[in-house]
Amino acid sequence: MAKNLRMKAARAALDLSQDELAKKVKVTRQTISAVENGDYNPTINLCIDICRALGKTLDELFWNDEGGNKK
Amino acid sequence: MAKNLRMKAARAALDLSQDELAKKVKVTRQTISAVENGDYNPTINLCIDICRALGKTLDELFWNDEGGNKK
DNA sequence: ATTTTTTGTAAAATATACTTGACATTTTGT
DNA sequence: ACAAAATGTCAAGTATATTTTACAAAAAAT
Repeated sequence: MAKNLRMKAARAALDLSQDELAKKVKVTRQTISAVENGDYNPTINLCIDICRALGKTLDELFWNDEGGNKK
Repeated sequence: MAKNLRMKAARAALDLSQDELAKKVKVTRQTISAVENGDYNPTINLCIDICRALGKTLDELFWNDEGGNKK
């Protein structure tokens, strides 16, 4: 799976560590790491919580126009 | 949880049954039903597949500005 | 250079998304 | 009114998202 660089960038822009973001979103640091590294397929509610914490929208962080999205 | 009326509407606009959409997205009819009725918290990849099948984006079908989003 | 913080990753356990099969109710077509 | 198609829902099973604990490597700070 592909890394989520937009998310990593948005987090960096707010100067948050993975751990700080994890706490805001009430999830584990490992989960944040896994999402950023594209190691899996998070729940939409988690994505929404991450977006809110980072001041972005779903399209901005999780949508890509280009085809892709293999199983 | 809240029903996803936007999704229901988008599906209706294409004149697709839950079952037809389910097949396009390679998921069960029950799963589509559950998502529309807000009975749970789908995976983002499923949301993306649904969006693609319905010609909409994540923000259009799954994002709401207003607060909300209880656990 | 050496602490301290941040990040990657892994194995085992738990929670929950999703499936399968089945039946009841609602809606649509005739 | 009747039949057919579409939808709601439930229980039991399987797959996988997320947690917990833990350790090693990379980056930042002093």
